Amino acid sequence: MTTTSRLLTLLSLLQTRRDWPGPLLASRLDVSDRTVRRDVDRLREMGYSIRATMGPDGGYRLDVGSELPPLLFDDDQTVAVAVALQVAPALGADVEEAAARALGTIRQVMPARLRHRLDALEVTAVRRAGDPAPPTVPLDVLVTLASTIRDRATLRFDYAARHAAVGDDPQALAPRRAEPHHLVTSHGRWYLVGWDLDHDDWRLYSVDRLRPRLPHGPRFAPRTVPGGDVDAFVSARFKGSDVDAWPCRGTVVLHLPARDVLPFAGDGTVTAVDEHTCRLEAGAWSWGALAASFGRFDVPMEAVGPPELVSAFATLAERYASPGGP
Amino acid sequence: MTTTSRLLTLLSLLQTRRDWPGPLLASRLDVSDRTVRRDVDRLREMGYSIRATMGPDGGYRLDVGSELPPLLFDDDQTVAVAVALQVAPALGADVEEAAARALGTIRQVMPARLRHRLDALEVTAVRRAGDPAPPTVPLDVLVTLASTIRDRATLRFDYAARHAAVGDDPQALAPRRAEPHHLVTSHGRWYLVGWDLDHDDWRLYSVDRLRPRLPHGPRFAPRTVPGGDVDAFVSARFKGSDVDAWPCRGTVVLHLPARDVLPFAGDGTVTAVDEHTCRLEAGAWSWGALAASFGRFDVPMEAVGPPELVSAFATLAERYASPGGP
DNA sequence: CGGTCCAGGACAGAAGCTGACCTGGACAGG
DNA sequence: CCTGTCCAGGTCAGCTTCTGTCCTGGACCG
Repeated sequence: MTTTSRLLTLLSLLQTRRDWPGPLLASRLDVSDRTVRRDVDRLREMGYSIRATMGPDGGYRLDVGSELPPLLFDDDQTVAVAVALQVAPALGADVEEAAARALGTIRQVMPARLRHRLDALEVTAVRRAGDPAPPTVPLDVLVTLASTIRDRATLRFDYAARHAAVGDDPQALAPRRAEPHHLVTSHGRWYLVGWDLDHDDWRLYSVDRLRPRLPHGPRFAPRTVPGGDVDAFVSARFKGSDVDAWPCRGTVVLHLPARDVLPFAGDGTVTAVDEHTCRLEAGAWSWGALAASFGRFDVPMEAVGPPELVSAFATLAERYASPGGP
Repeated sequence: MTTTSRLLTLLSLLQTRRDWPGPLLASRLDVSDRTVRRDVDRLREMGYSIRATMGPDGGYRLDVGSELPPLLFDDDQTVAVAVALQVAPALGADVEEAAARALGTIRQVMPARLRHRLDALEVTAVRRAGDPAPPTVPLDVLVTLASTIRDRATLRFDYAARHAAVGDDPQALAPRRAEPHHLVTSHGRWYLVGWDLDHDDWRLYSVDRLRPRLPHGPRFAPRTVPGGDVDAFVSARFKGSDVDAWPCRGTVVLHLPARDVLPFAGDGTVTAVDEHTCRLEAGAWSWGALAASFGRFDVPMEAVGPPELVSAFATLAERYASPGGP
């Protein structure tokens, strides 16, 4: 009998009875008691929690949590697990294989009725064609960030320049220090909300551009996120100047009621001018793109500023007017 | 990693029921493919029935019905569960509460070490401000669709007109019949891939506009999705005329290399004209919006057609030229 | 026909395993 | 208090096993 199959036998023996004295296991498995002790250690290292009681009538016992009791989900929970773990790969974290395996493990300890329900729910997650794949974040980075948040440990990390990947260019990595507060995901991208110790201000870091350094720094006293609500703070930041800072921002007046513009304003800011007119401030990567983005409302409009936007309007006017130029 | 734990990992990988090519397993387990073959042999000797298929797209697969040892959650699986179930509400299905409860149930059966790991991973999912909330799909609808797919039962359902919600107007609901094949999610929206029995063609239905009727129809023999690959089929359909049909489609020539346009083309189609020029066909909700969308590339361009697009170009030219008009 | 995949033999070197022996600590009962 | 039973863990020699690197061969697909 090989070592591995002996370990499996040991596992199943431990499941059948509460207490197994070492010498008994030794004779049952036909090995020395020293080997039994080593086997138990091995199982423990693999994550099985085996408790041992000393003295007479002692022995080894498999703890709950290893011998997973049947997971008693209700129907909704089953669906949630099935859906969540099948769609997980689209979340941007590098969880595809782990999620599939977790689903298998969960499936295994389910009562038959729920298992059938689980099996029925087959879901395919697809990315729309042409949609760029969002950068995936390694699991261990997520875990590291989460634990520093929990431990309130100052985070030291290298941060890549905007629109560079972590691995791209070692030169582009800048060391930073921050007090991490929240791990946030949105649209398949991951962000860390933290207090930047070098800038003395709140920042939103892209996790895919971040590489934690060990060891962590000293403990810190948590601060209150501005507004008290992470959700609101992050939403506001997406409009703001940190992560999705647009290099070009400008304002137009649109001949359209504010309520018609609002749903399509994206991260822009809409203010009503009068009943039929509103002001929209938005951003883009170039002045031309910004000017073009206002055109999609398909109504008359005026560029307010800055001057770059006004001249971009002029350029666009010519572009739309004269084929091929300027 | 020891041999034994590698065998358990292998088991848990095989359990996910995909076909696993030997070389892939080898890299996952960080051993040579020869060792993988030996591991598979070992598992077979222990009684697991593992099928192997030769040739390209072959691989190893664990036969169902094998009695597995009590598999444990490992670290990665824990993270996957934590992340997936916390982010689940963003998936568009109505799972928020169920997912939270499922997480609690799973938490309870975890060994302490993993439970701590689970607890550390606190994730916030936020929707960007201004991002319209995707319609949520009730769980029971998902379950109904999934089970009709599994049972190969013809689906009878009411289908709401485009951009209407199910509850909006009972008059707008049209009865339909389809052979359901796949449940697909993308960007927080849910779709059903099915063969429409009234139109004798493949269709992609928005689940949020669909209301199943009971009882289901007769069984059907499954067809092969065009191309054989659901993923590719759905991606193609998103460009096509079914779900995301743009009422206005047109073509322009952009003075920009195709490779620079492709990443930003969205669901449009890019064809290279020459080294510095390409042709882009895209769609939008209005001719004005379509014309404006081409402007974001910030390069000279020409409207090719249809005539509506050409006149939209003219209108835009005037809009960008003259403040406030026309 | 070449590419991809599984199947399995041979072999040297490395790694792991086992049993024997040891000390030590926890526990229960006479 | 002392003894017997049990777990915990260190060490060490000897041996089994495992692994990677060869190799050949067959099945399958386009």
